[in-house]
Amino acid sequence: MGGCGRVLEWEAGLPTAAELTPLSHQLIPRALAAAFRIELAGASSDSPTSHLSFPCDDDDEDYEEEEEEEEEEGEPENAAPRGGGGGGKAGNKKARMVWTAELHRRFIDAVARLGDRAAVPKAIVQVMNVEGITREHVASHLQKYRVYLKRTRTTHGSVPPLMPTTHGFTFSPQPSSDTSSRRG
DNA sequence: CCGCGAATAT
DNA sequence: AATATTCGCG
Repeated sequence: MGGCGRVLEWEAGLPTAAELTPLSHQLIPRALAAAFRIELAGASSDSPTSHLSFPCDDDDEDYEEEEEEEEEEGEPENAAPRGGGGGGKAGNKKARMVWTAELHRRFIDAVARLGDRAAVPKAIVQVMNVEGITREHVASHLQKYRVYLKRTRTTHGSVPPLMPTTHGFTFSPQPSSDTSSRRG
């Protein structure tokens, strides 16, 4: 007990096969889910409910300078700040969203597919297909992402096109070269 | 009223 | 620094 962590971490599970057309995703670490007593959603092609409740209630919000944490990868955990669970009272704590590499990937992917033209929060949220994410979440990150792009433009002879944010994920900034694959 | 974008706050 | 929240505008 104790030391449950201070921030909720979500992860988006990639539906493999690289699906970038259908709008469906479902991936829950049943082992973890069981540990958290998560209700396994039916295997129906409906309601991708992967709500994961974290028994982590702590008011402690004193953040200290943390050393860099290693972002791992492997178990795609998807957590939704939703409560619920039978008789579960809404005792939800707003956790700060942690943009993991996986989520970043979805975000970047969504933005790239939409194009700088339609890369608006609402659309991004929709194509990301990450449960629990809200428009405001992506809007906030989108802003930072745009600022980052701006910065890469005026590179002061340093800092290559890499976003040294959270855990340095790598990708190529696409200047919106559309006219190719764009599903409608 | 809704949603985006930038500013602003924590 | 990273994310959330607020505010102005269309």
